[in-house]
Amino acid sequence: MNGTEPPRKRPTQADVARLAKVSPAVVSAVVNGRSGGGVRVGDRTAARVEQAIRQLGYVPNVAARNLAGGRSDIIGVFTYEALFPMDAMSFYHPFLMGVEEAVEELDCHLLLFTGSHVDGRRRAIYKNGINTLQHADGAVIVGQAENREELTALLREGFPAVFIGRRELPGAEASYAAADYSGATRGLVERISGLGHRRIARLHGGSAHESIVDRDAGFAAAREQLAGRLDAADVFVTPHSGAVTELVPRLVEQGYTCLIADDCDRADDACAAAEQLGLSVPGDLSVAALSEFSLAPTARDVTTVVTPGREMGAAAVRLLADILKNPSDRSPRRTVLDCGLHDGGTLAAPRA
Amino acid sequence: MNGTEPPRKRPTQADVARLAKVSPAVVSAVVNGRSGGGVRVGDRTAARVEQAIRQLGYVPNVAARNLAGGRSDIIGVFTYEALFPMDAMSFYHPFLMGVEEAVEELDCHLLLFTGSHVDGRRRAIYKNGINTLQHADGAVIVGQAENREELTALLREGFPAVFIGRRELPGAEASYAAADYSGATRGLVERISGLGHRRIARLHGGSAHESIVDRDAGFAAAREQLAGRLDAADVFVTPHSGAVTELVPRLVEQGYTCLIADDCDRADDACAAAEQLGLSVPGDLSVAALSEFSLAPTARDVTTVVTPGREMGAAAVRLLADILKNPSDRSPRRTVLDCGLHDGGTLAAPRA
DNA sequence: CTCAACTGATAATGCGCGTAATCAGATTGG
DNA sequence: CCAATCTGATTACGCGCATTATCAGTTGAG
Repeated sequence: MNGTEPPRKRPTQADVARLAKVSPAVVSAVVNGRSGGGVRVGDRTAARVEQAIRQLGYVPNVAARNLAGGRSDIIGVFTYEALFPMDAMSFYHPFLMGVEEAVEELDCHLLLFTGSHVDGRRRAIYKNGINTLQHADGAVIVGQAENREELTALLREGFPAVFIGRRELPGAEASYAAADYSGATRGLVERISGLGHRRIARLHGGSAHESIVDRDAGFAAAREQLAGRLDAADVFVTPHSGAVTELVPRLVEQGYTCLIADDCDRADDACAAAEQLGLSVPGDLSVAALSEFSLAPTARDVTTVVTPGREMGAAAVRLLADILKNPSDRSPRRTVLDCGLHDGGTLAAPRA
Repeated sequence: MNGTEPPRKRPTQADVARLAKVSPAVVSAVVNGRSGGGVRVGDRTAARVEQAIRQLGYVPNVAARNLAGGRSDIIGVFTYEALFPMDAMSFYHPFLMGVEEAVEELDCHLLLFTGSHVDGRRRAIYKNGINTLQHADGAVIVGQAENREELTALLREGFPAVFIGRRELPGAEASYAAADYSGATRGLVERISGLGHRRIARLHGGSAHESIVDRDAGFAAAREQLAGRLDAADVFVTPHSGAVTELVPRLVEQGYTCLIADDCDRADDACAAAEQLGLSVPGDLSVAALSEFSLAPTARDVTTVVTPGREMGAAAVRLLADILKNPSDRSPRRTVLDCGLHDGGTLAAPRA
């Protein structure tokens, strides 16, 4: 209770051993359920040791344990951006939910790599040469912005890592828990076609991220498959909100009756542009989105593909667990999950 | 690239030393900026070592480092409940934002103790005798539900911990970053009195948590201070939503013109009850809350005291950093932050 | 020419723990 | 009565690194 005691060193196994008049090995055995190693302990001595442990307030040192044993029971989550700011949160939250859930089931702790920036605000996995992810037994990696070289290096190093979302890295096979964006896109187009639309336009954000490439593939597949029942299924690149606003009138003029946007922000923009023209959504023009994400809360309840974020997070952790349990199998682990569809009010049959 | 190589052991300092034809100590020095310890390294050898490091892909082992050095640059966050589920999130999010922010500034990582449940779902700090928080250099503790005995034990052990929110633990002086609920409550009552209200009722949730006790104190202080300008300032215990609904008509009948609830949920209930009676809020009855938290999204925009969550989180981490930097000073660190006030639409002057 | 001071490196040790190898004594069976 | 077995415990060692003490060689001052 004195304000300035010497920073009291924590008691060690040896201290306990001394007090209990046994060897350190016995203490170790008692602490670890005295059954595993080659050391056996009688009930009487075990009791004495436990007494000593209580008396000294002994608590094993985790670092030492890791060093000797091998694993830390910590699973990491790495992101290149901060996790909790409001805008990022809406994106990361579903994943985190799943991750926490699965990590908890594994009885592991969850480490967020917030201390990994090199210069300025940019986060990095390798910090002056050392792999900071190592604090954990393995890591789940989420996010859009990335340093692909670093990620490749990480995989080559053999560090147990699983991505949330598909990743293709040169010269390394990544493990991941992904969403079937391709299938979802195809499904959405089929549904739109089924409603009677014959001229569909896709408003493409211009990204070449795997998640977008998958959607591209799904769109292309649908177009091919529905060739006879579609008059047009075209892709227009709209890098920013303004481009959408400009493009919509032209598309309407050209007879497109349904617009598919990459995300809800863009879809919202499209709706706004349509209403600007005096058109009603979905009466005169249908709009749908391929992803529910949006930075700003969108004004409309857009019909959109929904990413199974929670499931992806949980799946990623489970894949990681498998890697950790079976490290000799170096093959990539992959899970692909179905997307959902949120029925908003922006998609309907075209006007007769 | 073969699918089943032997789980390739990671190269160690010794491996590097061998390859570079130097002693392990030199490698250590090079890795750690070769300036600190008593070991000096020439430029030529340093280059050779770095070359070897690259060639082997050497990466220092964190556990060993911790063991030898002392700290892990990990700061923990402990909560008794899961962090990311939707309902919990609205409560924890502001704190986490602040924590992440401050931890990032310290260049530390953030560990969430998800693997700390003993039996069933309940989380615990001590897991069969061992303090799981140890993985971190210190920990920030947040949340309502708690095991006070455990927390006391933690402090007695001398583990560096800082609470978010005031805590009084028997036989131990806790460090914390708290909000000035007392002052905020007094301020709110003053304001209400200033608007002309003379009969004020407080709907008390019945909790004896420090955060509530503080509000009690503030309320009592205001009552005393405003004795001459108040006809009544009474406290009514309403443990659940139903109790509020039942109580409100009686209070109205007794001439209370302003109700202060512990949180927004209860405030919302009170508004509903008033409207049920045909009264308008705030026309006929004013309502205010002492905390912005609510489990369900509340229907009304309630005037409420706002907890400085982000600031509390950041402050807690900074206090922890101070403890870690200055471990010989065992005195508790405390910060108390001012609350804000959200001007909703439920508070106005009483009818003339 | 000698002793001090400095540079660049090595050897040795300890951090706290897990565990394999080992050992002393008690029991048992033949 | 002795070898075989089992129980309960000890010793010794290694995990990978940081650090302290130490040492050989070089330089410089007096």
